[in-house]
Amino acid sequence: MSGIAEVARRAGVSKATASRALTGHGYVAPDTRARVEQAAHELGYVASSSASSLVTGRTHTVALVVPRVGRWYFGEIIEGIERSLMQLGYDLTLYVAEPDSRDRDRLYRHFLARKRFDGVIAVALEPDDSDLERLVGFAKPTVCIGNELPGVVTLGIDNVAIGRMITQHLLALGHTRIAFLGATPNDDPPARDVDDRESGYVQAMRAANLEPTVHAAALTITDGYAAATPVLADTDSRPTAIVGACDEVAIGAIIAAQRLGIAVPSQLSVIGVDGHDYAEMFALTTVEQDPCNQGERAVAMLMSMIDGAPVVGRTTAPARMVMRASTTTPAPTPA
Amino acid sequence: MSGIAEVARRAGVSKATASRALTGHGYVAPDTRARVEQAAHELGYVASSSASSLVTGRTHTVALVVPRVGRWYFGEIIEGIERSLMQLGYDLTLYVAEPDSRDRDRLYRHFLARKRFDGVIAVALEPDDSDLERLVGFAKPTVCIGNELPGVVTLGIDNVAIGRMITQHLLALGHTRIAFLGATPNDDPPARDVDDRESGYVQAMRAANLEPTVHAAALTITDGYAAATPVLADTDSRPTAIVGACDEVAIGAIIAAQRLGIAVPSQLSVIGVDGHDYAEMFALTTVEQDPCNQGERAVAMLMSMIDGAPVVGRTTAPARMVMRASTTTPAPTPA
DNA sequence: TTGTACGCGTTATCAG
DNA sequence: CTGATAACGCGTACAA
Repeated sequence: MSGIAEVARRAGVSKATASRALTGHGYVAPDTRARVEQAAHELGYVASSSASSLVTGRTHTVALVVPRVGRWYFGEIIEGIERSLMQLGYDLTLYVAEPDSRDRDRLYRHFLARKRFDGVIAVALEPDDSDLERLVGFAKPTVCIGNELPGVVTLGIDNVAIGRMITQHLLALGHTRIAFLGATPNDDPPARDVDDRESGYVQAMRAANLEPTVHAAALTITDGYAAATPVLADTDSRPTAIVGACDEVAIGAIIAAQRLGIAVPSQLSVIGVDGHDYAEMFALTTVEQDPCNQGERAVAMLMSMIDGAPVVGRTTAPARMVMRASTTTPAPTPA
Repeated sequence: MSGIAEVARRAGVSKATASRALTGHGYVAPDTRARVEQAAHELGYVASSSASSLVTGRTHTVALVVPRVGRWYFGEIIEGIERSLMQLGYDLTLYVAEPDSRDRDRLYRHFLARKRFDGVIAVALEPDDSDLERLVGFAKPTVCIGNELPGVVTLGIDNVAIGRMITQHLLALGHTRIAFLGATPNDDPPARDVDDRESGYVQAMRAANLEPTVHAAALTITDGYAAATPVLADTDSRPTAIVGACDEVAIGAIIAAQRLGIAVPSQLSVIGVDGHDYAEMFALTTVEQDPCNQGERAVAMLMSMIDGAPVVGRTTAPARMVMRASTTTPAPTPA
């Protein structure tokens, strides 16, 4: 049951040698090592990580902080991170807490303060969170995925540029009545990435001398649907194109249009952001990112930092526009 | 920086007293305790969990094994579990691995073998997995969510009964050409819960002297859509009703029907299982379960077990049918 | 009610 | 290349 001592005895060596043989640190004669490994195997020996952590200070664990797990984007990130960590022999401890929530406070004060990890990956952390100071206060390697943060290693797409790009795409097609769907509702937690996309949209509209129109919606298909319905039902002022804050919202808008008998794209163009699993099924033109890969890269960066390499600044993750059938030129206005 | 020793010194007591004061174990004079807590607070002291785990044998961590995180069902379970654990001060370490995958083997051999947890919750574990023996071999409290497993505490809905129930609902409406959509594809990992629903469907069909018709599909909207399309496109043998293995598949079928110009429910009834977030939007008749709550209950059960209470057998989680507009009587057959 | 002293299982140091 | 031995930081009998 217990211990490296038994392994050592069985292999006829000291604990020290057994430890070296099993961890790979320090010189051990090849056949000694074989004997130790054999003994360990026979006994089904597994090192106590509490004990080894106590002395090495390493936990072989990465903490991941996400606001939610249900959304496609977060799910992909989690899977990417977990896959990479598993390969490296690291554990993943998952913390789910919305920004500004009561859980969030407890998370920092209690859970993260225990420092049961060698590094942290935080997704969609909000910059105005006082959390940020606390996070750096832990003095542990940290990587953020999502929005840019001052003084923290960050990885994510350029949301402002993308918001601008997709709006310009619609403008280039000839649309002038373009609405943005999916601004953060007042009582929802802040979401910087979406705000940035909205900024890009506003910039592009202003640059074209058009008035931006923004509608709030939480980032789900159902909320996109619910928010789009009244907007599209108003026959007089109905937009000819919709910029979705993300694919879920855009898909919600497409479904709403279908229900209202509005043809997509002939009567309504819709564009999204993300590259959601469902985008192709709805023929949604979108800007694809690869959150799963971002998770993997975040792990790689974090590992470098854990190994002492200096990693700084922001890395912009790739994103590319994928044209599908949900966007086209606006229908000619009846005179 | 380091240690309870410093706290003790600052409070003018011994390490032992400081420990007792902070953990709450053993007698400590009220004002002594206050002094210690004050000192700990001033120093920002947080106990090293490696050290305390080493001596107590408790990690205050629960391991969670899921096949995937992307599906609604798993996401809800994860959130429910995490919420409960957070309240209890427990960490959640997440392992994502499909049954029968290479990761799965590594998971058991390496990760779970380290026993860095006080208990395990496994979701949709497959009974034929040799994993099962290994799991019980760890001799740690274990709770499974999903399908029943011999000798393991399990929590989940009665999938066979539900499969039967929803099929009977369609039969009672007068349908005779009822297809099951969402059987596990050959090259997919096994999924007992879905197989059980299929069994219930088959039982109900046989009992009504009807021939069951089963189509494979992975449990996503897109796959449900892809699998439903050819089935519905075949005008001659098209079913009048579809039993979805889960709501995602059912919704995929509804979307496929829309695309093909088949009206739901007048020309096609569709029923699902789960109570997915999107069910209401698609007016889907379904049997709701509450995986989030199951996660919470699983944690409660696990905590009892960790505290030494004997918990055994299977608990059937509640599920109830919700009638919506996707099911109705079949259209009269043209003569 | 408090303090002393030991042990948890490893790894790291330092002789040999 | 190997073996003794000292930490690592904490909890807890046991004695006071």
